[in-house]
Amino acid sequence: MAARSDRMDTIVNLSKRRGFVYPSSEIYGGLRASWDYGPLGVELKNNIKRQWWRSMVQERDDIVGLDSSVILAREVWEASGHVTEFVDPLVECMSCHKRFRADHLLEGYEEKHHHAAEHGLADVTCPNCGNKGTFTEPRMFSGLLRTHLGAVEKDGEAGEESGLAYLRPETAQGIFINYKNVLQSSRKKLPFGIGQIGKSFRNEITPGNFIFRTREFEQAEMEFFVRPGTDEEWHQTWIDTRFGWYVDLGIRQENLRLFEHPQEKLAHYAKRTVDVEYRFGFQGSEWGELEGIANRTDFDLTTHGKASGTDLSYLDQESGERFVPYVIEPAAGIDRAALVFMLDAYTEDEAPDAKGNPEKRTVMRFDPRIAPVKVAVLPLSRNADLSPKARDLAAALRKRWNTDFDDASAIGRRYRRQDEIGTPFCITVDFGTLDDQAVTVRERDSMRQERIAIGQLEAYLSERLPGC
RNA sequence: GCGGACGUGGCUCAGUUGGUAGAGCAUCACCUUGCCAAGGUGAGGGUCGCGGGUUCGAAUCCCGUCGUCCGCUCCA
Repeated sequence: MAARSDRMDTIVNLSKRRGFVYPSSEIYGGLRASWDYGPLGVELKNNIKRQWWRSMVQERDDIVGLDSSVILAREVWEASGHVTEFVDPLVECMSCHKRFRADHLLEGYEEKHHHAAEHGLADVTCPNCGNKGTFTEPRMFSGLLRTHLGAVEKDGEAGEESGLAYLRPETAQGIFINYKNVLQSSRKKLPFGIGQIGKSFRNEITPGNFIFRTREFEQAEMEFFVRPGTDEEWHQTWIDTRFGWYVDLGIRQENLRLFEHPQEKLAHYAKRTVDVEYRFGFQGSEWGELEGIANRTDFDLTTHGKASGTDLSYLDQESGERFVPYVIEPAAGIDRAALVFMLDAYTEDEAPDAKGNPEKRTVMRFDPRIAPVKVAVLPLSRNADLSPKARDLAAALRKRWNTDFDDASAIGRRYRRQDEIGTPFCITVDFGTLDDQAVTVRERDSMRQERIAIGQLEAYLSERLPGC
């Protein structure tokens, strides 16, 4: 069996070689499941975030933005249920060394014997090796990353945890606790939403699969507040909207699907959750989650209302009704999106060269809005004063688009370099340019070439780079 | 965290029974009037993941550790 899919390997490789994503802390031997975005990666990621913000916040009258703290009051996580629900009791079979969740084992016993295990885990046989009662004591494994605030760190001493703080495991809570602030200052009426992009942290037991699951990751979340009773309809609307967003940005529809979470596996806050999944091609499970769209009901506002003593209900002026809004949450993983855009953009062309020999080229067919570099300016030769002219042109284009300049080695190779990072347009400054003030524009996908006057260039590109 | 496989220049790898490193590609410079990569000449670049041990001597043997990949968990 192939370890990782070829496509994934190629992307990991390309990522490092061309500067999309590097293993983090590499000179110190690396840090597990940590990755750093390089010069092209940060452009890619910023483009994804910009597109998300545009469609989810900027272009909508009913959604506003927010940027809340990573570290919030500890009570937030106690109220949200993360301190208690984000914890798994793990045990290990001392005989075969397999690890299990203690609560799953006990549930399994109860299901089988129709009564609870009298002596707890001592009654349970190992699902793997069949030995009975060979489990270690359960160890609580919290998914929350902890840190300490203040000058003195006194962890471990009884009762001394005043400085204990958690890094947020989701950005959503920052929205809920600001719900009232935003409602008052923005003068929005239901239904309306609050969007936010930012880092979250989870102490995953098993991170991996490149940037698919990491302990530090970036989320783009939007909490959409609606009147109870309209929540199911809005939920469906957002499922369709979010699915369409990926398709619009060029992700092939056959690589996307929706996945309905089974009722019994829903998160502690959700009434219904539907995932947008992508065909990552992981071993074991071909499809993986890209974005989750959850109906969180009034769970969060209700619990925060109770715990904080602040009334988070909403007064509908027209009907005079007061109620706690329901929340629909599309929560996207930006790093996963970056991976998806790279995987889906990857293509190989095999075209015959001038002599009829087949030759391969790697082309990242990014949507221009996603492509890290929009334009590359390539003087045909370093001699004959083409480079200064080309440099000037690149400098002018840079004011509007991320623009590369490259005058090293053969022109064909430079086209390939740009294809490999998905640059939509290459502009060649040639000998004729000095006389006719025109350049050759070559389009990535069609490889079609057009002669364009420099004066017309910006208009020409604007038309072909919409939304960039 | 546990079990299995692995860890040599930026990338892909070679390195024979332990004698202190090599290739291709990539990179850089110069040459090439050149439009779809891999012409010419030259150059730079390796703590052989890290630490310890055995040995006169280790990339090569032993231990530990870190990291990667595959399985068990999780869900953006």
